[in-house]
Amino acid sequence: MSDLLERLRGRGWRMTAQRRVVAEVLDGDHVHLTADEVHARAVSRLPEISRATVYNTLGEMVTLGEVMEVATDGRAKRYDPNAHRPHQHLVCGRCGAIRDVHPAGDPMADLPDTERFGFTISNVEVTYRGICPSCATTA
Amino acid sequence: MSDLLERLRGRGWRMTAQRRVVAEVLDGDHVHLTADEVHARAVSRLPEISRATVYNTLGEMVTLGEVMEVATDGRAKRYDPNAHRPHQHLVCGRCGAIRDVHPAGDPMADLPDTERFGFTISNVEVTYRGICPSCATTA
DNA sequence: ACTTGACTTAGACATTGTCTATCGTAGGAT
DNA sequence: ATCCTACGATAGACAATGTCTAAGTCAAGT
Repeated sequence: MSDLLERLRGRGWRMTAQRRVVAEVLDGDHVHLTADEVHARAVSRLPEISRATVYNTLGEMVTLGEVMEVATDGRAKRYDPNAHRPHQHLVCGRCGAIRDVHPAGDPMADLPDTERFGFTISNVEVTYRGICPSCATTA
Repeated sequence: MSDLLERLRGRGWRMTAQRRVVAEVLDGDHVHLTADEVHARAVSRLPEISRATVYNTLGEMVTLGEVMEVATDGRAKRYDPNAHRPHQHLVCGRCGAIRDVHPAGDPMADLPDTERFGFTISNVEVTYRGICPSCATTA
């Protein structure tokens, strides 16, 4: 696990118990926790960690580009540690389950200049929505 | 304007002053208001309309498929009256401006079966992110 | 015009996120 | 090893967005 921690240290981050715990909780594939879920898990390892610290730490990781923010439903933002590996998301509309997926093709190329309104486009997010197998059976 | 109103009436909706005002406020292209923005504009036409009614009405329009919910930033959801005309969104990361865009190609076709994890996929949302011309000049 | 069930209202409450003032501590300096 | 100090952590107030409830109101069919 966490070369995430190594990358952060390499950028001159002061290493604290709180930051270590947040990075550890976020580790893994298909991990898309909300800030409060991260907090809950962090508390079980470091009971006195505060909500503000978790929010701050997640925000800094996002700023550094080490963690991606994912807004799949207009509710709480989710945090995805796979920022270094480009991917998109597949979301179950019933239970909210999220999987990382890797579509073929480049959606960026699909947007003609006439449809760019002079914007400088930096990235594209694709969200596939549907029903997951386990929700499909329990109609 | 609103065949939206006609469509809603055709579905057995009871027509009230509040619902009419909400539908009118939402009319137009490149309209992506938050619920509270809709409420503010509705109040100027019908001062006693309540926040709860606006939230309820928007929610019902979404359920009926007449209005699309757009979550571009993990903050307030925005409401897009162009549900009947498929399109994607282009968002300015600085000022939050949103434009409707129509990419070529079909992102649905870009997701191989092996990447679908058994999901039944019903739709795809594509969000292009960048900087709009007016934000680009005011560095 | 009446009646009724659907709609609206005000405001409490819930969830998610931000800010501030104060305290603590990581890590370099000595 | 100890000390300093700037940066990080903390509690809790506050803000923004969304949901719920109990009671009043009204659209539309009869």
